[in-house]
Amino acid sequence: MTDSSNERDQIRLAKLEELRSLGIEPYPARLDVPRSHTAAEAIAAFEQAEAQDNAPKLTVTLAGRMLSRRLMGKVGFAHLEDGSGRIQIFVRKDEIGEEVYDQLFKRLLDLGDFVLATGTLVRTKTGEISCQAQQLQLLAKSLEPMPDKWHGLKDTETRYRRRYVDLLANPEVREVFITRARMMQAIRQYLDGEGFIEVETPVLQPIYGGAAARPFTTYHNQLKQDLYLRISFELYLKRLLVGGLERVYEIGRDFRNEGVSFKHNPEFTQLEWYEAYADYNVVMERVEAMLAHVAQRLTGGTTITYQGHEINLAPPWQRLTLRDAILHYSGVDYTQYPTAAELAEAMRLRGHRPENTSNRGKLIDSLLSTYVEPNLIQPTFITEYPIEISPLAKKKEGDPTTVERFEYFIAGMEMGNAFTELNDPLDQRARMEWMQQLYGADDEERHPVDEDYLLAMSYGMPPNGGFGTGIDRLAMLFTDNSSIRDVLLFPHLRSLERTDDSEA
RNA sequence: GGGCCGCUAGCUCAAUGGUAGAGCAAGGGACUUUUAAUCCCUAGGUUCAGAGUUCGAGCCUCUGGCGGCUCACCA
Repeated sequence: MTDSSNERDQIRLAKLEELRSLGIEPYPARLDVPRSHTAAEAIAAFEQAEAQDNAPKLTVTLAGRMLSRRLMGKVGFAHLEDGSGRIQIFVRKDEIGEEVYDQLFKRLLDLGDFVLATGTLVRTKTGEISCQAQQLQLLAKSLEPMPDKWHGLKDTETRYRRRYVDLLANPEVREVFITRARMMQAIRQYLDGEGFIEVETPVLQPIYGGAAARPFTTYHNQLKQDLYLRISFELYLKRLLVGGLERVYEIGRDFRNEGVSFKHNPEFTQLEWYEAYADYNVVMERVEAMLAHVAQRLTGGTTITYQGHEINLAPPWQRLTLRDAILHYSGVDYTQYPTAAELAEAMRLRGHRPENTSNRGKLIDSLLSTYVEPNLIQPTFITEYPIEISPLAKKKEGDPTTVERFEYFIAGMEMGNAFTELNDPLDQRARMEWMQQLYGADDEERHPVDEDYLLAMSYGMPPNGGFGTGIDRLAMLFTDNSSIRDVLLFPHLRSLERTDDSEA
């Protein structure tokens, strides 16, 4: 293995030396001739000219990575790939010169090299629009072999660890990330158009909050201060409503020190927005409108296909209360069981095996994810959540056990979460303190009380509706990928390097 | 963290417990319109690592590594 790779390396390094001895710089700083067209532009220009003239003369300069080469004696073909696509170049020894043909094109260029080609656009015998090269320049030498030109790169581990190779070898992977970028554009376009402003709040936080998760911790040396990587932006964004910013959103990275799976990466991208003078009903309408807008921008319609399911994002979506949904799919009416013990017993009777330590809210949540969630293929809002698992949401009028909250589900996945935000500082303090009791002192999900957040709320926070959604899961949805790793450019993998003492 | 599966040439994949192979890529040669070019020749391997069983291990067993799926966890 090392022998063969050494041998290959030797050959490529020898080529580098030979190029230099011929006066050819393998990594030139600039192009001999500026690039005039991308591959797609050149093909379009030729087709247009051809429509007016049988034998148009168009000279172009193209740049790209050489991904294939077919040598046929005194003539040869190669495909260059750039950001727009591929185009064939056609090289004739009698045209480009014996030296360039025999030394550079035929021998010293390798698949994977970046090349500049200047020439005339022609149609070959088989009809392919090609650049008949008069001039070639090596732009950057590749020292590694390209993956299989037909099968691409399949090994998942290599694809994730060396995403650059995955991207260069598998065009459909590039497409995924282009679609993701367009999705982000469409989301911002919708929110900006509705008068939201995009803000940035601290990633390093002295107190974490806004979600239930274990944080990553770090330390500021000079300040001698413990800091946490944020698990949510919620508490900071809502402070901005106090300050008079009425519609704010943030798109950024959250960090959660928890399990890694096809749905979870330690760092992931979140969208949150908060809107003054809105309640969760307004938020539901916005979510519908935003995702319909995104689908429209990406596909031209509101129907998408995900893992074989046709999913219609056109508003209005189905709305179900949590109680009705759980009753419908599991047969349990949790409102009949006011304590955790009673509810757990009812669940056991139906073959569920709830954890003894769970509080009632967690039991209900478990019913939701086990019985309801997998069935929610079409977009669905589940509304009216128990107060125990919603410390930041406002109580429903006339029902102290329930809050104005919804989660929305698509394709059997929980996609996001929203409430009419709690803005009563006294109620908020009581709820946070209650959470402290509900989660034992040793529960890692237990949160410290954020006094500054309570202070902010005491200054007066307008009534408002807030929303958070996982951007990566939306990207999975819109690119039809079943694993979060396929929509993250560099998903987290265990490090390959091992220190000696880690073996002990 | 548990269970199941995988790891063989640069890539994609073969190989009843009995001499590790193919295609592409690479190196040499032929070829002036190919496109997964074709044809001839050549080289390329600590089969993830280590231990064990066996006359003999890519294959069986154990331990470990990495990955995938899944379960658990994941207001």
